[in-house]
Order: sequence, then C-alpha cells, then structure tokens
Amino acid sequence: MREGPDIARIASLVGDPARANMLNALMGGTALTASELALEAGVSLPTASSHLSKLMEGGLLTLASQGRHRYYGLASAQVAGMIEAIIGVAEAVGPKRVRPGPRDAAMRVARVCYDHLAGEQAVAMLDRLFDRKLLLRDDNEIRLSSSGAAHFFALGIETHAKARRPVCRACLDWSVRRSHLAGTLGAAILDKIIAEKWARREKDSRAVVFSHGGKREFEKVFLS
Amino acid sequence: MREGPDIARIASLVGDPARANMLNALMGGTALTASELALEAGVSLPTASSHLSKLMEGGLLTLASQGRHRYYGLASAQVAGMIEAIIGVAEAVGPKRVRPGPRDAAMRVARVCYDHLAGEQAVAMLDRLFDRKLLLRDDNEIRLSSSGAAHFFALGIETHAKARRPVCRACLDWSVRRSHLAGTLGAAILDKIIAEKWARREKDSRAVVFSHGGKREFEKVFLS
DNA sequence: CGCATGGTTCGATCCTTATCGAAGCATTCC
DNA sequence: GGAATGCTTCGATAAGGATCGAACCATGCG
Repeated sequence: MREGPDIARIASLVGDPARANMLNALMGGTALTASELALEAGVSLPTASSHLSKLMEGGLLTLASQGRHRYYGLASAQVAGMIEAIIGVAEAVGPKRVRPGPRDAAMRVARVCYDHLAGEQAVAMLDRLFDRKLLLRDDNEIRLSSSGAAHFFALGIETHAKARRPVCRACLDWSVRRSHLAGTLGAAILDKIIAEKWARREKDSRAVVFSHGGKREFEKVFLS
Repeated sequence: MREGPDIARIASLVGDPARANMLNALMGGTALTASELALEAGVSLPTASSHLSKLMEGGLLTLASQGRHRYYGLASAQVAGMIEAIIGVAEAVGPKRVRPGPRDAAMRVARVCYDHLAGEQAVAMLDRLFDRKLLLRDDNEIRLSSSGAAHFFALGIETHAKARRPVCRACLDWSVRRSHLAGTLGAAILDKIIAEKWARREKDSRAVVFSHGGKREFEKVFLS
C-alpha cells in the first residue's frame, strides 16, 4: 500500500480548516499576500506563514515576489479543479448546517475582508454599481467608468491609481459565493462607511454592524 | 469564514493514509468488506471500522448489508471523481519516490490481497486467463468459460459456487493499477500456490515469495 | 544610515485523532 | 440452542500537528 501517488498527503493539505479557507479565498483567481490570507483564514501571521510553506512544499501554490510583497496563488488549473471537485462533494453531502449563531448571521450580512467590505451588503452594492454603469465589467477585470469616477469624486473618494494595487478588483464572497468589490476603491468605500459612522467593526470579529441611520445612508448612496 | 460547504471536513476524511488507501481500493468499483479494507489499508479491524464509520458519516460511502457481511462502496460517481482529481494532483506534484526498498519490491511482484494473489504476477495471470479464454470478460463481471471450468477441475480446483460469494471477481491492483482475480477462484488459486509450496508468505507482511522451482511451475500452469 | 513594515523561523503548549486490545453485538451454521 | 464468524464499540495510549508570542530577516523609505 505504499505505492502510487500520495493522495493522503495532498488531501490532508486541504483538510485543515485554515488551509482550506486560504485555498478557497484563492479560488477567486487573484493572488493574495500572507497577511490577507491570514485574515481570511482567521489565524495569526506566523500560523498562516507555516500553512503557506506547507502548501508551497506540497506544490499547491505558486509564489510571486514583488518587492517586499509576496503574492500567493493557486499553482494550476488542475489544483483549482481538484478544489472544485471537493467543494462539489461537500455541497452534495453537506446539509450539515453548523450553528448559524447570531455572530455568523451578522458576518453573513456584512464583514471586513482584509480592508474592504464583504457579505450580502457588499455583493448587493457591486451589483448596483454595475447596474448604474458606474463600474464596467471587462472580462474578469473591473473598470471604473467616467461617470463612476465623477460619482466617487463627488463622494470625496479618490480613484486615481497610486500604487501597484488596482483600483477595482473582484473578490469572491464566501457566504454569497459571488463577487464583491476589492482594490483601493473597495478599501476607500469601507473607510468612508467607518468614517461616516454608518457602521462599526465588531470587536475581535470581522463582522461589520450598521446603525439604523447608517444603513439608510449607505443604501441611499450605494444601493439606490 | 464559517460559511459555505465544509471542504476541510471532506478533504480531511481523505487526508488520512488509512482512509485514503481504503478509498483507493474502492476506486475499482467493487464493494469490499471491512476486513478486506482493513487488510488493504494495513490497519487492524477496529481501526478500519472506526475509519469506515467516519467515511459513512461524511457521506463518502454506501453500505450494503448481506447477512453477516457488510459491503462498503463509494457513495457516488461524484465522490469517485473527486478522488480522481486528487490523484491527478498528487501524480502531477509527486515525483516524490519514497524508499522503494526490497520489501516493497517484493510486494509489487506478488502479495496477498485478502485471500487471493495480487501484484504483477497476479495481473499477468488474469491477462493470460483471458487470452486463453478460460475466463470471459462480461462488462464488469468475470465469468468462467466451460473450458475454464474443465481446466481448473483438472488442476483440482473446485469452481462451483457454494456461498453467496462470487467465483470470479475483478480486484484493482494498487501497484499495477489493473485488475487481478479475486473471488473463490482467486482464493483457491492462492491456496494451491501455497499448498504446492510454489511460494510462501513472508512473515508479518503481505509479500508472497516464489521459490525458483515454484515460479517455473506457476508460470507453466498459469502464465503459459 | 536608521526606522518602519511585511514575512518567516523558533520554541513551547495544547488539542485532536489514529491506533490497538479486549469486550460486546449480530448473524449464520450445525 | 450453542458455537463460530464478521463487525463494532469502549477505553487507554501515543503521536502528530495546529497554534501563538517573541525574536529574527529582508525590503523599502526618508
């Protein structure tokens, strides 16, 4: 029984919750840094780093170093396909609802994903931004339209690309399984939400809780 | 990160070596009993039983009880497809050859698989039995031809179905990745090999070692 | 050059889980 | 009914690995 490919080794790499979350986050196709992945997985940076080196050694990830940033991505479409297959089985098997507590419900509605907003609210927002043609879908990329640039400028949100980081980026939402908005624009919008006190971050959690008035304001500006 | 299908749970089920071996053995499509799977995985019966109940609870296996026998099989083609995908990644990633020691080499040539012979010799034997039309391939089933019945009768091997257990059954070989012969006929052949002292079982191992003369005899009878 | 920041390595702790022997159930055979 | 066989459950042990704080390396910025 010692022959053949070591399937237990590969499967056990995916079999740890932290690593599974990381891989799941990378299924969006965009490479992420160690800190982003640590946040996504809900573990500390050293822990994430340890997991990432295991995934690298297992051949599941590729690494692109850019200056002091190190971007991790899935190694191949084959790896992505394997994860898809596992997700498929998990979905088929898993009407296993585990404790949909109040904390989780709040997370589902709105939460922080690194530095931008995620959850139902964030997905709905991106949908509306497309509907209103403030953002344009261009293959897998998201671009800002001229009307969009004007709109965000009016809101006091800077939309000029400064660093290497893209202004707009799609990020796959875990709970909704559709994209929400990342990139500097996504980050700026979250900043505004917090600065305007429309919502506050829950302590020791990624949940974002809107006040009653704040929710109204947010919907007026982004969901109308 | 608590949302969506629990992919870590599914992956970790496959991520244990013993369970991976069991699933691998079941990839042949034929359902196997707990004892057979214990042997394949190289663990004790209680351990195997524990693993099997976990795989059942995880929805990866189905169970068919027939009297005091309990046959475990893969739950669905989807599960099989997932395992295939994992194998694919493991193969792509894994020129990781681990210690092909003499013990493993012997196992590759000939070993016991529950109560019948497995390994290169066994696969070659089944090929020859088909070539000589002593056995007939019938979809996924294997049948004994009339000439085959006569042939084995001449060798002193009983081929009448007594119990529920089939006379012939294909069993996927780990090392060769092709089928060898199981069922009562497979068991009877192994019995003859041992009884004629053509080979002996290695102690505390599944390896079967042929003597020089025994190998000649075996080849004359089954590989000619 | 020094400081700040993103990442990794190290060491200690803790928890999960694989493992097997012994005992207990269930089913069939005599 | 008893004996035998296939399988599961229980209990105790042991090993592996996930985790985090603290210290360490590397790159970029002023």
